[in-house]
Amino acid sequence: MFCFLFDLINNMTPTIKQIAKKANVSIATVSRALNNDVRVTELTREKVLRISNDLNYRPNLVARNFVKKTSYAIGLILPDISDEFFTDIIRGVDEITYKNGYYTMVASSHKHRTLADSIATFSQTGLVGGVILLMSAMTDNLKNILDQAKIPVVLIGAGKQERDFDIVTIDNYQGAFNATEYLIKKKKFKKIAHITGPAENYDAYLRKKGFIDACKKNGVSINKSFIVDGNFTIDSGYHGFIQLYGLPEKPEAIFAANDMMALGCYDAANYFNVKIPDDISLVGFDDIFMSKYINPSLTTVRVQIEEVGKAAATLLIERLNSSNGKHHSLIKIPTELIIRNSC
Amino acid sequence: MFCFLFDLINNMTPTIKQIAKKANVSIATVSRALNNDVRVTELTREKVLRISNDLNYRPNLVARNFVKKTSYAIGLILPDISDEFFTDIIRGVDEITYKNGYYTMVASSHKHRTLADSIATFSQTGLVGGVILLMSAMTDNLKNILDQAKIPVVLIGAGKQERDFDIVTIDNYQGAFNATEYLIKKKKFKKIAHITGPAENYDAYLRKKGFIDACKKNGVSINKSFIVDGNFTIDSGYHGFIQLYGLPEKPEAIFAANDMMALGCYDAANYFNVKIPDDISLVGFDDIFMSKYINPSLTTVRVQIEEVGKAAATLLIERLNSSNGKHHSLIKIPTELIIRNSC
DNA sequence: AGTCACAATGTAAACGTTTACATTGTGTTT
DNA sequence: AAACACAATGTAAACGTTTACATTGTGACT
Repeated sequence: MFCFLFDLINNMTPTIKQIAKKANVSIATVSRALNNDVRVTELTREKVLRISNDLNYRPNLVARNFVKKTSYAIGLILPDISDEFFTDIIRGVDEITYKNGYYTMVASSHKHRTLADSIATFSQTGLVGGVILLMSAMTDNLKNILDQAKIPVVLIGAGKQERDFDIVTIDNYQGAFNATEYLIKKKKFKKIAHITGPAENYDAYLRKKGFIDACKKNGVSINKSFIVDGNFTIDSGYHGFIQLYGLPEKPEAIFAANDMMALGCYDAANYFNVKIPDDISLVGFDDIFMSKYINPSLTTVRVQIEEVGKAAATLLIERLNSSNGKHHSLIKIPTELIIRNSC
Repeated sequence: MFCFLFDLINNMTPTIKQIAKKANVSIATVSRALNNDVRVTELTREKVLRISNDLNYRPNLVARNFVKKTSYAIGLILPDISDEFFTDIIRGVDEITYKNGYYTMVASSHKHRTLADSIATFSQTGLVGGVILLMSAMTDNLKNILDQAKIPVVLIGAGKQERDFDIVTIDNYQGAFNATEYLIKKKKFKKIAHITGPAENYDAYLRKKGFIDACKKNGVSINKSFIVDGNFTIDSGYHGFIQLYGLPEKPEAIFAANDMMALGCYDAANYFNVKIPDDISLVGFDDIFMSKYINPSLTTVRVQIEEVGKAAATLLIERLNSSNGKHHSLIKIPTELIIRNSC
């Protein structure tokens, strides 16, 4: 009779116990009804569902996780650098986790928290069931840390692509290969230069390899002086351009290992009054935000970075759902050549 | 005697119960020792700590949250657009939450998850104690949703700055005011134009207001035709520039309400062979990544966007720790004029 | 010596859910 | 009609921690 009054007074969030009382069944039945257990008649299920709806019931996930000993959350560890693409990765990860009823917990590494820290807490507190780690480089130290993790880990990034881990990466090799073939086959260039990324960077290594292989395959000889070292910064692109354009035999096109260095090339070209694409063509890699807007807009290799996040999350959740030790995966997300006006 | 054997066999993560057994004390004492409760002698505390260290014990946070009924996590809800600054906000939030022993859970809004959805789950499942919401605009709908939230919410973004919510925002007004005064006082310009943001955008409104007030205060008359409407896109900056430069009396300087529109101005200036800063000066707002690299580099208003995240997290955690209903805060993060070469 | 105050520790309940096991009831098989 | 199978539901334990309350022990005061 005075139930409604009780409801008004007691505004605490409803539990299955309350539902059970209202429905005149045990909490076990309520739990089963809510979890679509077959061992409950359609009649009681309906009753329970109706009441739980009326009460606007939501299961206490903390309690559920506690008893089930699996937290329906995954950890996403970001490195301590900033990057335009992180948001997209987060978005991709979150979309998949959400679809699967999981939650995403982020942890940035920063001056107060080391990577080891993040992994350790995530791995042992029960807060998350698995971890996605955006890594800048695979070091021995990192390897040690990962070996001690008690929960599945999926890595995003190149690293040396060892078979000991689940890794999702962009297809650096194919992207570079395609871009180079585009310059050779579509644009008929024979003299193509490459500004590389940092020597120790595996993304950079693969892009260089893709470039070289595409040249070889298509019978384009690679002038040694046409490969100059960069380090992914605007500045190194600037100087790379100058170095290349100062050669007695100038290249017809430059493939920069990333867009930032391509932007550096724009600056240098501008400074020396070299016209892009009339005097020299330019291709980048990454399709950063600016590439579309710079003048002339930059032909580059786009990475569907959100897909990287999605793939990593999908892989991790697979691991969590079937804890069998299937050998590790290496997923390469395909790239796409975005043709604009710099060639 | 054979403890070590037992340890080897039983590799499950240690609990206080195991520590208690080893230390020959009750679990209550262990709990107290670990939580720095004064009611435990230094001797036992040391013993417990040593053992828990030996066992590499980490408290099961799910269990702790469960019993304490406060999840030491906060939710961070991102809108469905992408933005260069999100990563910094996440980083700022995470740094503060980490320092305070909290965790950060992200949820992007996207096609599968509405904002209402995110708030509802976060607010009722016990997963998080509070929410930080990055909002693009304050709508009636949003207001309704927020009213129903049962946990503290801190908003990031301008919106109309109503007193019903805790809001952290950048100081649009002061930033625009300072930039304009810089043009007037330091650069001695008398003819200054402004390209505005979208009419319905409150950030844009405040920037315009700051511009106008700075002009008024310093006796600079505002030619009506010097204020042209933009919408924060490169394109609208491009056209804004053309419109302004087509005037019989050209402005000496343009204050664009954001950097993207300033970039549009660069393009237009380039196209019409107008030299920046010789022929016309330019100031932007935001200090996006590119502004430093464009040529000439752009003088602009920098927002310490990480501070926004930090302030929001700090405010939220304050709310969580002292649940008194102190009236709401409006925190404005100061901006900084970055003087480069476009003036 | 008896009482008291208080410090250190122990006991056990509580949190909300899931789930193994127990119980009841119903219809079917012999 | 007795035995059985099985479906529906109930009972209670379990998860790991915190914490109110109970107990014990110790030294200081009367």
